[in-house]
Amino acid sequence: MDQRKDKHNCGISHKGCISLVPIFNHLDAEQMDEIMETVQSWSFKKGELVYRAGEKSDVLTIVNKGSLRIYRLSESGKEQLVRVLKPGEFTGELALFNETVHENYAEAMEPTSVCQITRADLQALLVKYPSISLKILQELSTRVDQSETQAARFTTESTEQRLALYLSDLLGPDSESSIVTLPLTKKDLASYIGTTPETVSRKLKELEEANLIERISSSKIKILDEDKLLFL
Amino acid sequence: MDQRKDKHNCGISHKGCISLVPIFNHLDAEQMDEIMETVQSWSFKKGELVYRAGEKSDVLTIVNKGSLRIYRLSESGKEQLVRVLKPGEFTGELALFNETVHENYAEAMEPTSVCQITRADLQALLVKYPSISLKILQELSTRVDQSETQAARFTTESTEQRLALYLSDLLGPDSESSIVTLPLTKKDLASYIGTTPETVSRKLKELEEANLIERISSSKIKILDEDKLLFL
DNA sequence: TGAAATATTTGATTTCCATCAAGCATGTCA
DNA sequence: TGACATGCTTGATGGAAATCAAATATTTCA
Repeated sequence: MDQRKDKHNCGISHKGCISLVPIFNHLDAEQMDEIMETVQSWSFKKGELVYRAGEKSDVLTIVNKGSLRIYRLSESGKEQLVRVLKPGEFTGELALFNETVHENYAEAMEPTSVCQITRADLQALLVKYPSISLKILQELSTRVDQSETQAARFTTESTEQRLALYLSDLLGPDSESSIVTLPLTKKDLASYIGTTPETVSRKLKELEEANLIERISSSKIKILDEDKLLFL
Repeated sequence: MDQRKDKHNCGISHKGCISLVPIFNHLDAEQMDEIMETVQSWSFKKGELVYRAGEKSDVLTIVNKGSLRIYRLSESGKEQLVRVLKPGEFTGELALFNETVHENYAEAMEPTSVCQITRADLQALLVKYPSISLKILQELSTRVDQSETQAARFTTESTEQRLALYLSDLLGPDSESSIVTLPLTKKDLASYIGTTPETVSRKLKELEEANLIERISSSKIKILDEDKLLFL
């Protein structure tokens, strides 16, 4: 299926698309208006691909509404969930900055709208507003760190520990509530932490039997003892 | 051991440090001279740390001569080799751009000299020469990709496949010779591909017995059949 | 709503690889 | 030079988790 068949032009671009985004929303109103002029807005239905590995591209894609599943197919053809993009986050930087093809797939997880800005327009903006560069550099260096953290966990932690760390990451440091909502299906969660759905199911059961967590519903989990969870 | 005790000021900074580096060497001579004024040069003996996890820092570190082992300690305390920096490559971007602490350790693998540029100086340069931003964005997006590739391999490929892919990566696409030189000790290689030295030894033996490779010396390996190697 | 499709759980079995242990090789430096 | 340390290889064992299979639960949408 061609990408053209998936995406639907939204017509006039929404201001939200720019004012929402950390890489742009520190600018003042007129500057954001200026940027708005240069972006294109598109919407995708659940399951549609924004781009796929192997495609060339010269746009940066910013999520406006909905969410995108970023995944890759490894050399042996198995799927690996890399990350989920929420509104305000961007993707496509590899193909954009290196003038190469995408290595990932980006798929709408729900009805999703995105904005796209071309390489030429973005470069012009970077020259005019260097603070945008800094924001993107910030985001990319964070992303390198996250990816390295994830990679290190694969080789040094057990599956149970990776699951526990994932739950703890969801909770965050500023945890008012101890109830986390899994933002992924079990299948995607399994892929993300590098295991199978069967093992996720078993390990959650073990954590529950050890009174470290309590399953409220299929996607809601109460963390009963975060400290012990991290000490597995 | 304090960082201050490890590093030794080289006095006048070397031009090499700047002219060598992809993020700067597209500028013209005067501009590079200008940048040289702002960088500090340091040298480290084998085993000394340029920085360690948990430290704050406001400098970008660029390798001039030698090499740096970038590694991290996971939540459970085990070491994971993230990458090896060669002359012209940089590190420290996370602490620099996000004003946070390092998550990695950077250790000299041999006598190594580096240049460092401060956040303030770098920001001024980014404003003055936006092309530098683009180079850094390029490098960081490549690094995100490499790290995601590595992470995906951990979860989707067997140890044998990861080793084979690593050897194939060493060979590169433009392979005149079919002999690769392992740039890492077996221990570091094992850490990098997420296994143990014992398993590396065994798998190399298996690959040799299958006539896919031939061990010339402890660090030199001849690839006999790259296609089969990738098809494991 | 209810049937079909999809997800989740549970169980049984197998496989891969880490770990532990010991022998061999190589390098180092007193 | 030789003794010690360090690194590499090989073997034996155990354990963690993938795979295969089947039953149950949940979601989807006609």
